[in-house]
Amino acid sequence: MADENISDLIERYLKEILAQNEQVKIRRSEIAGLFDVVPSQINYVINTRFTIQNGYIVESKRGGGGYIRIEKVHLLDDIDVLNSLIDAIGNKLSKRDSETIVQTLYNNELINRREVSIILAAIDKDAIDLNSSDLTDILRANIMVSILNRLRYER
Amino acid sequence: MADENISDLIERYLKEILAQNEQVKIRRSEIAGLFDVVPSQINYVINTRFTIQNGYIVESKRGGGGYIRIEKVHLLDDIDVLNSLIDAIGNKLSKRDSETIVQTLYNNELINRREVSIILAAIDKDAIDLNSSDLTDILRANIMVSILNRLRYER
DNA sequence: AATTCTTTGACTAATATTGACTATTATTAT
DNA sequence: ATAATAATAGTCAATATTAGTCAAAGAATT
Repeated sequence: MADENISDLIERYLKEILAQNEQVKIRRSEIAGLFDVVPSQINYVINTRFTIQNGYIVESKRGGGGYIRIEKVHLLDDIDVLNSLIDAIGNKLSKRDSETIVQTLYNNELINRREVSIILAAIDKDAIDLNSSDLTDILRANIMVSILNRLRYER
Repeated sequence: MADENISDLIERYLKEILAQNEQVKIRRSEIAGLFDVVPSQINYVINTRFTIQNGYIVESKRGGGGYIRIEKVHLLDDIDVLNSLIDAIGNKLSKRDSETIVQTLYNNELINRREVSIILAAIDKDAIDLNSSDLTDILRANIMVSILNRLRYER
């Protein structure tokens, strides 16, 4: 949805290829030249947008004939997806990573669009951000209001 | 009406665009420059006039190519139920009351059984209980794991 | 007078871009 | 074979580019 910066354009470019093929193999400097950015920006795009949580495996090789290969992996079954996501979360989870996870759940058809937004509402920053060391009830109230607000509109 | 302060003008400007399009995507500094105000006034306008209660969803992104996107969503007719529930909650909510609310939502066919359990997972005591004044990410991780665990079984 | 709403700006946070330096692999020269 | 060199990709920190927060000052309303 957001394609105003070059990193987003590169991401989209690569994902368009991946929509056709199971994998894409690039020469880093070539893509960098194509979009007129420094080569290391390709690493930035890959590190922020083609993570394992997103369902991508990245392999590379240096030296002559070097390459970066991005492969879209097919996750085995639902339980495996959930287990690996739970493992990946640990005890901290950034907003960005949480959105990636919800996207993965949706891509694997574990949740539908409506459930996506319910979940995003539950973990919305405004819902769970608390400076004061306040009580569980306050937090739960925030989350509940957030979810109720979600239910007020369609799609 | 002696209205028409600058915030009102900005509001009107954005709503005129939204009357034509489903959403509007702006660069904060651009709009600020257009109306000759400091950028943070755009946040003020959005926070006071484009709330979810009014039927607007706002998304943004920082960094190069950053933006603010305002989307108008269609509010459901059942809003009265939701509004009164939100009013009733206030800023605290006990476990018992939260369960009553979820039950009400289900009885009014605003959510289905699956969504009931997703929501209950999101506000589960074990998920949101924290003694230490810890950070948002820890909390979000707890909520997400709780939701994921719920999705592991069917019913 | 008091209260609420608006305006402003200093400070913070998130994300993107760049480039110097490093690491690895392949190729070429000895 | 071994060493030197070339050809790649990786890392990391500095810088740039946005938007967000918050509180104080000012203006409007009650």
